[in-house]
Amino acid sequence: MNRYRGGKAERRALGAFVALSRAAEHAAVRTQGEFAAAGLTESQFGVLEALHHLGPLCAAELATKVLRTRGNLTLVIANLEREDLIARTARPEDRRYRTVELTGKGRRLIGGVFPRHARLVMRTLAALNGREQDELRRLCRKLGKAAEGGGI
Amino acid sequence: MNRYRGGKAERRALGAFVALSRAAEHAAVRTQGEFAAAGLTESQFGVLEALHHLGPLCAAELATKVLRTRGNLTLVIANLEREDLIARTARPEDRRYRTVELTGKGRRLIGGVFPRHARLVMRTLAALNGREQDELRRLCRKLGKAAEGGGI
DNA sequence: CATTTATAGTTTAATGTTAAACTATAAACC
DNA sequence: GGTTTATAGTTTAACATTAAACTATAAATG
Repeated sequence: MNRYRGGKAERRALGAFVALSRAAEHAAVRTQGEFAAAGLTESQFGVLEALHHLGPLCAAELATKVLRTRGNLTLVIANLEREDLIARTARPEDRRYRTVELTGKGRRLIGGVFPRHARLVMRTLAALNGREQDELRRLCRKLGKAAEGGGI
Repeated sequence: MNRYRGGKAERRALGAFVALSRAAEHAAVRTQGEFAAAGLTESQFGVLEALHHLGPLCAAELATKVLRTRGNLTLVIANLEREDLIARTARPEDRRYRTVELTGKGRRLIGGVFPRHARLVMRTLAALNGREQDELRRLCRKLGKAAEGGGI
């Protein structure tokens, strides 16, 4: 109804921003079913995937990887530990840190779920051809890097 | 560590998917500060923005617009109503519906916040030139439409 | 008209999420 | 060495989010 009319550059940027947000949301909703079938939430999958691909990490490192706060990771990690999917061990050389790593059960679970996730992502991205996928990745990386840096 | 190695198409799709997700997250985190300064959460902003641009809607329509469940909208709308930013009115012709619309206070708030949001989005997207922004929008729309449709 | 089916909205339980305040530990600095 | 500063992790309050069960109303169907 009351539509705000900025300049051309603003409308262009808003169009790209909205499309980006919605595409990411749609893709996330689509992959959520896979996690749920394995009894995992999206956050839990993110943590297990990071540990699977990068090896043991501390909570603060995990927070950076999955773009969440440390306080949030405290809860997600606790829930994963309750399910015996990860284990925490204190580092003797610096007692502030607690190393988080996959248990055997966690390794087996993520090892089974991730390939299915990868195939679903492939099917979802199949709406774009190879060149388009590469271009999407390039644009998103450029944008992500700039937004990450931050300053205005 | 244990890295799953799918085919070339899978790695390509995963690269695009991860970049897309992270770019959207980064952009969302960046715009969150604007909402917080106005005392709004991201969800609340989304609802106010939809009403601002589309006029009165019912909760189910809002749920579709912001890609959330109806149950979620019940809470977000209740919180906005408590702040006197929106009002709900029952439709006499079909008593299942409750029309949600902006109050004067809500209209003034979103009318002030949205232009600032638009400018911040423009500055964020400035990492890409105009042609790249249009291409990003095109790719995301194509992908979003396909993911929305759903099949497989 | 009675039953079935569909849709709008609410509620509940479990998990996620943040900001902010907090504890604990380590490093830097005087 | 004692103080300051920085970092890892936890806790709390408030809000978000979903799935699933639920109520209420309307439409379809026999």
